[in-house]
Amino acid sequence: MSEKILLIDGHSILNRAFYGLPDLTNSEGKHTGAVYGFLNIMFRILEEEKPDYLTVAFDLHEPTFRHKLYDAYKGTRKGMPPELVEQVPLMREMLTAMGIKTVSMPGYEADDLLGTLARKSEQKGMEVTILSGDRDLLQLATDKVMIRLPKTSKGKTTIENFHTAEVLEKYQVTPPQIIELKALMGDSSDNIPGIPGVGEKTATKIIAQFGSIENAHEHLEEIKPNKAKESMREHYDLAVLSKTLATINTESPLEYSYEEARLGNLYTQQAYELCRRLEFKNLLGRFDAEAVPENTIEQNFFVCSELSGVEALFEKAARNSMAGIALIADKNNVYGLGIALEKEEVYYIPAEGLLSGEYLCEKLRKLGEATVISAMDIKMLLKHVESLEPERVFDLGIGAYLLNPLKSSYTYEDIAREYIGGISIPSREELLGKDTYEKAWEKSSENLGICACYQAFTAYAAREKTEAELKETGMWQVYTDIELPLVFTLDSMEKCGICVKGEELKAYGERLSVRIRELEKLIYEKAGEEFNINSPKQLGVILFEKMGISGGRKTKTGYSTAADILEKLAPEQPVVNDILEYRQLTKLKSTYADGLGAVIEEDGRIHSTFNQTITATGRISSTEPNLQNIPVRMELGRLIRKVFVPEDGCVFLDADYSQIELRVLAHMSGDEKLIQAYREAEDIHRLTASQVFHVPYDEVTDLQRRNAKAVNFGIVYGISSFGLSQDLSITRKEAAEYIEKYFETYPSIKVFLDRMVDEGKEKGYVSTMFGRRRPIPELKSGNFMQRSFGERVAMNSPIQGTAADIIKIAMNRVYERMLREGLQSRLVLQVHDELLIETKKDEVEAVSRILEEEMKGAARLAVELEIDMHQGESWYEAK
DNA sequence: ACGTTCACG
DNA sequence: ACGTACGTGAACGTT
Repeated sequence: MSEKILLIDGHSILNRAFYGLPDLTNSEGKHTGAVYGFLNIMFRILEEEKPDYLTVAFDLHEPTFRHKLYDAYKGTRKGMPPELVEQVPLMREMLTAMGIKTVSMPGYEADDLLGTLARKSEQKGMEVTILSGDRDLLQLATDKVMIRLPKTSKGKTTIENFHTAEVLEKYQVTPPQIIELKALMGDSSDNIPGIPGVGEKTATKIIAQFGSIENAHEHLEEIKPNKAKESMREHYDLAVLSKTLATINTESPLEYSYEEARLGNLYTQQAYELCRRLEFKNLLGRFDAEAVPENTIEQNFFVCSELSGVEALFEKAARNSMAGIALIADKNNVYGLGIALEKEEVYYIPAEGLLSGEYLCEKLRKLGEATVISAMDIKMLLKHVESLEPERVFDLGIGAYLLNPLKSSYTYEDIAREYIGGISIPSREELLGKDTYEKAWEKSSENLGICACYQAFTAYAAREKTEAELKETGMWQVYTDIELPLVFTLDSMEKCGICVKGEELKAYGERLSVRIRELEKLIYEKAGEEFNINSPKQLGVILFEKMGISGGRKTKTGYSTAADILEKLAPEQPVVNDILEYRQLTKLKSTYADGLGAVIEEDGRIHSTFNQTITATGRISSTEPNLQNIPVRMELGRLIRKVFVPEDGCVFLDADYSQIELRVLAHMSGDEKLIQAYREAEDIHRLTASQVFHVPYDEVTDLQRRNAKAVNFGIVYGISSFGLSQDLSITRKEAAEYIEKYFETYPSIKVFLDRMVDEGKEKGYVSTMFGRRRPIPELKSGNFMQRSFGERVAMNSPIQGTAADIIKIAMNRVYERMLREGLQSRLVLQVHDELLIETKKDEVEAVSRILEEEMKGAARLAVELEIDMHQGESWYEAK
């Protein structure tokens, strides 16, 4: 069996990965997507081919001979975007760390080196594989040299393979004749001009007939299409030049040692470190345990499992000014406790025997009275430990979130790396795999204790820098005055939950089922067959192919069947209306009727989780279930709110801010006209319409008001004429005119939005009134789409974020004041601009006053904050 | 695991 | 020429 060598066209694959993948960055903002993509495809090929040798070839940056030739002829090469340029050294560093041979040479392109190595290896009797994104390399294919070209179609990467036979089949010419083809048809991606007027078809015909451009030129008169003949006559020099450009030099004087290229262990310590630094988390799993470096912190973890020792430990902890705490627990059970008293003094106490979970939590409660408890997630701690105080806790998760709200999760190992001088420690996933704490506990995994210790260590050691950075960035106030108190407010809401009438929910679901079955029958009849209506793929085929509705593709995977598309395409098709109704009802059934029913707990209530570290703008999110997207716009869906009821002796009080975002905009922009508008008018959209369209307030038509309202929304979202045109079903030109008129009416708003974008570009982030930041790396992107997105985000985030800050402040004040006044009413829900309070009947007046005062008084703006408040026997009634 | 759709602000 | 409104989460089908 002959040996195998894999040759990779470095820049070409990196380039492909860069454009094929979204612009990944690690938490420091370093661009890493191309490197990641490169590694993925490389690993895939390595697993398939299992070569003995591996080499990656790179171009050097100086112009090569072949390009000089062309540059002299015309123009220059296209530059790479800086996001890609900065990844080239990173890529080489990674390959070096993996012990992979890389080659490059002044005056030669990667192509030339690949060609040279391919020929040389073939002569040695090896099987050669070249991985590249460049079809130019097909000229190198033989029976022993396979060219592999990755292709992305429909979001999936497939690889096309070419030996001589496949080249012949696909291009009707031999691999060396690929050069001749290119000489005629050119290649814009390689800056090969070719000759004008000759494309793929003609070029193939000519080369198939004559074999080479020289021969074709000799038989000029025989060239078939007249156009090609004349072009050849006139531009033969271009063809010759193109041929030179397209020819890969297979005899470059490259010094090369096969031994250096022999494939060894890629999973080295250095590679591990680098993957960690770049945050290629799912590559880390590939590394063997030996490659995982020794821990860079001094290991001093102690297991403490005797009562006397634990008592002593807590006494010692109480004398400390701070303790790092990792309570290993889920919602219901406590499995153990990690405590860090010093960086080098970390303990683990498994919860068993006398040292029960309850015992440990009681100890923690006491400790919390004496010292500051620093932990990754204080709200989780509050589920098990009563009566901690904001003054004596530090929430690292929230600190890390404020410092960078863009991350999808806040794990202790990331926080350790960022806020404890770049150290790397094993993650929970590395220690426990995908096991939950409960599973690891059952397995009596020793790693559970280690995990607890690392987490406690992090909670202890990362506090200082996290706190310092919050202060440096001006976010300390946001942390102490808004987020930290909110932990307690949300904890109370979660514990309280909201009462849901399970029986009625079930009955509602059954009513839906009846109609759903009717609709199914109707749809199958009209379609002439049974199929899965919930499958966009099958539905697309039925509608657009079988029923012949015209309209185009939209998505990568097929036809779009989204409601707005269907409505536009075939409003008169009765089946379309059935499908839309079917969709609506199945959504209500599965997500709400069934979904909510499944999460009602024994107390008859739903205890959603309110997450404080998810959104980029500072809003809260709600999960398991999401209570922030319960239907309201359509009556049928809105009925679900009837099953959300107050407990006996209570009513619901619901208060929502009136257009808080627009009011925030009025304040932040200082636009006098908008501020004035709010001072005089009941109906801001009507007044906007009157000012924008220059008609008296009382003569504004419904259409004008609707348009003005859409523009008001659009402004808040970071307006674009396209978005507005979609929303209003008008042309972009009309939309642009509306926007222009709007900005003429409220000039300071335009100034403000422009300022946000400029500020975002200059600083890399934008801020709310209270100092909360949102980084916007997209603003620096070379990609128009991404950059435009960044611009809209820069306009929207300060507004949405400030509104989020305000309602958080209001929530805290409402919560604290109800406690302080000894009321028994409870805050149960927040839906971005709305608070729902389960109010004791004799406290209605007091709570109304509190809501009114605290919500309106949460911030002093240039316009009043107004609220709408209602009372009811269900959420439906109270809204 | 990912994309599509759709519910909310 | 590109192909978008901002921010979420859940269910489902497809890979």
